[in-house]
Parts: sequence; C-alpha cells; structure tokens
Amino acid sequence: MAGRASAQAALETRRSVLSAAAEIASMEGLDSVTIGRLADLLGMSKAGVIGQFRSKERLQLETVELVMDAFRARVWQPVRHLDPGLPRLLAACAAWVRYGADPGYSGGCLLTQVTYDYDGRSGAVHDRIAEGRARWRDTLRHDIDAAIAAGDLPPGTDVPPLVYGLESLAAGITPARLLHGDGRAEEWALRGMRTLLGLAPEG
Amino acid sequence: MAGRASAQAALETRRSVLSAAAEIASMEGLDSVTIGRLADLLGMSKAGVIGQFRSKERLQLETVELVMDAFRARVWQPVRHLDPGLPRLLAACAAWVRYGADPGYSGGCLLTQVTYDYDGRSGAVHDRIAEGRARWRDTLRHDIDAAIAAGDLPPGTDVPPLVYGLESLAAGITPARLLHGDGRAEEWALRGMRTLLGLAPEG
DNA sequence: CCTACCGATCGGTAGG
DNA sequence: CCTACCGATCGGTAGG
Repeated sequence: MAGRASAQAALETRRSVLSAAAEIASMEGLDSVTIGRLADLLGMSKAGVIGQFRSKERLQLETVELVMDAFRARVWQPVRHLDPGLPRLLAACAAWVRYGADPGYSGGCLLTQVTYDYDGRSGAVHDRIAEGRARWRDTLRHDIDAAIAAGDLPPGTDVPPLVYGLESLAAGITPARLLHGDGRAEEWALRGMRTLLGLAPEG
Repeated sequence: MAGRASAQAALETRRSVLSAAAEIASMEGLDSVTIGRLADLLGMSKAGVIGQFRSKERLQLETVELVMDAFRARVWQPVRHLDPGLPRLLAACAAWVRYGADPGYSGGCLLTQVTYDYDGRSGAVHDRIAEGRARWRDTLRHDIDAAIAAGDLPPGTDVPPLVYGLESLAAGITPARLLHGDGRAEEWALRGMRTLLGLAPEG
C-alpha cells in the first residue's frame, strides 16, 4: 500500500491535486492554496501532495497551466477550424464571454483573478500569465488583421486599443457577477465588444 | 518612552501602518500584508502594529477604506462641482483612467486588484468592495441619466451595459501596464469609453 | 505516498 | 507601544 505508486497512479494523484488547487484558488486566490490544506482536502500527507511538484511555486505554476489549457479547450479549440477573419473573431468572443461567465470553478474565472492579482508581482506566475495573455493577443490581432484585409473592418482600424477593449470587457464579467449579481454580464460584454468593433448591436 | 502614546501620536502611527499596508498590498496583494512584515518594515513590535486594529481583518478593511478615500479625492472630488450630465461624466472618466494609470502605489491600482481578488470570497472586505463599487455605479448612472435627459445621449440608451463597459475598461489599465508595458492603456481606455458612449474619437 | 520532523512565521494576547 | 509568549500553520526535507 505504501511506497512509490505506479506511474499511472502518480498521474491520477497529480491531476487530483491540481484540480483541488484550482478549486481553492478560484474562491480564495492562488496564495490560499497551501500544501497543508490540499493534504487535508484530499486525505493525503503533505509530503504526498508536494512530492510531485518540488515546490509550491511549481504547483502554482502547473495550476495556472491547467487553467490555461481549459481556456484554450473551451474558447479557442471550438473556433480554430474557421477561417481567420471577423466571423471567427466574433465566434471566439462569444466563446470567451461564455467561459468568463461559467469557467467551471465555484469562485469565478481563475485566469482573470490571477491576472489582476499577479500583474504587479515578480516571479514565474507573473511571467507565465504575461506570456499566455500575449499569445492570446496575437490570436486576436491575427483575426482582426484578416477582417481588415477582407473589408469587414475599416482600413484605418487602430488594433491595439481594440484588443485592449476586448480583453477588458471579457475580464469584467467575473466581478460583475460575483459582486453585483449581474446575470447578464456575459451579454453586456459581448455587446460592448460589438460596439468597439463598430458592428450593429445584433446579428 | 514606552507606554501609551498621546492620541495624536497614535493617529500618526495608525496612518503610517495603513500607508505601509497599502504599499505592500499594491505589490503583492492584500493577503501578503502580515502583521509581522509591517512591524519589520516600520521598526515596530507586532503588538504595536495590531494594537489599534483589534484584528487583521480590521486592518485590511481600513486599508481598503484608505484607498477608497484616495479614489474619491482624486476622481470624484475634482468633478463633483460640475452639473450632472455628459460633460461631468467625461471629466470623471478622464480622472478615473488617470487614477488607474497612476494610483500612487508601486504595484498598480490596489482597488482594482482587490476587486478582482476578493470578488469570489466572503467576508467584510468582499462586502465593502461590493458596496463601494455599487455607489460608484450609482454616480455614473446619475450622470448618464442626466445626459439622456439633456439630449446628449440617445433616449434609448441601455444604461447597465454602458456602466459595465466603463468600469471594465477602467479596470483593464493595470494589467495592461504591468503585464505588457502598455504605456497608452489610459488613452485606450478613455477612447473605448467614448466609443461605448457613441461619441466621436476626439473632442 | 507515508511518518516524523525542521525552523520560520502566522494572528493574537497578557501584562506592563 | 514594548517584551514575552501562545498554539497553529507555513513550506519543505529525511528516510523509508
């Protein structure tokens, strides 16, 4: 029973630790994910929890990685097969706000929360978040450029402010829902995105 | 030297504790404000730090209160003498994004960070943030309503999505600056606000 | 992945 | 506002 488990069992343990870490983090912040709490929650020893992750920072980093994977799977994967351009951008935005409104964790969108919490810190988590956001910005820019080239957006469109606006509107969903109970924040965010893109409110 | 200080000295101590707490919190989050760290930073004993605040939650709450006061002083105070309506709304938005870009703390806008960090928690800090945001929303709504009545905004303006958009765009400044070095985020936020209001890009 | 343990730090109090 | 102290918990390691 004791001793080193099989590679498969170790992988399952790893997954359950990260899943619990994401759940705690979504409610109380990534800092509140402590080794002792995870051990209690999972009925394991602290050594068992931290064993696979060398350090708490590694565990935090892998938690962030897990959530970024979920974001890609739910937001980017469903639309990536479409041609670059405005239709794909709008589909991505719709999936994006949908994810923000229902990220699969009790405490709201962990990605947003970690972004706003770690932006002013230094360290691996800050760097990883900055890199992930930069890649998502690239993706958005790519579709915006294609939309301009196709004539679906005006030729003079200033791209950086537009990207800034889209990501700000998406991020606002979590506090709107959790602080004010705005059940329609998802819809509001998407409507704002359409306005910034210069599109009519519907269709 | 030792023993209970005068009421005035106590007030100065209180201020210096809260100021240090805000500085730490802006960089590493409100959770990282520990009594021991404040004591080290200020050259005091832990008992001296916590003495005036009964508990850590009270200290956190008063730190939030301090930052909310600063927000009101820098954003609302300079424009409140203007008549309700679009000009005051635009002046408030300009002061708002200015504050977001330069909030007076090293680690960015503490109000934004705490908002996104505590939205999913329960407790006094969450409740106070929700209340403060609700009051600011009321202020915005009041000017928007006046602008509609004056004919400066269309009669059919849907107010809640607009308020949502304004606050989301303002909040996006901190991560844009700190994660991506977007020096023009303040300008982008204001431009987005004007677009949502249906105004021309300039003037 | 467990037991047993390390030094450090946590929030907070007693008493002056 | 200080010294001295409390039990609890922190991240992490040794050894199996």
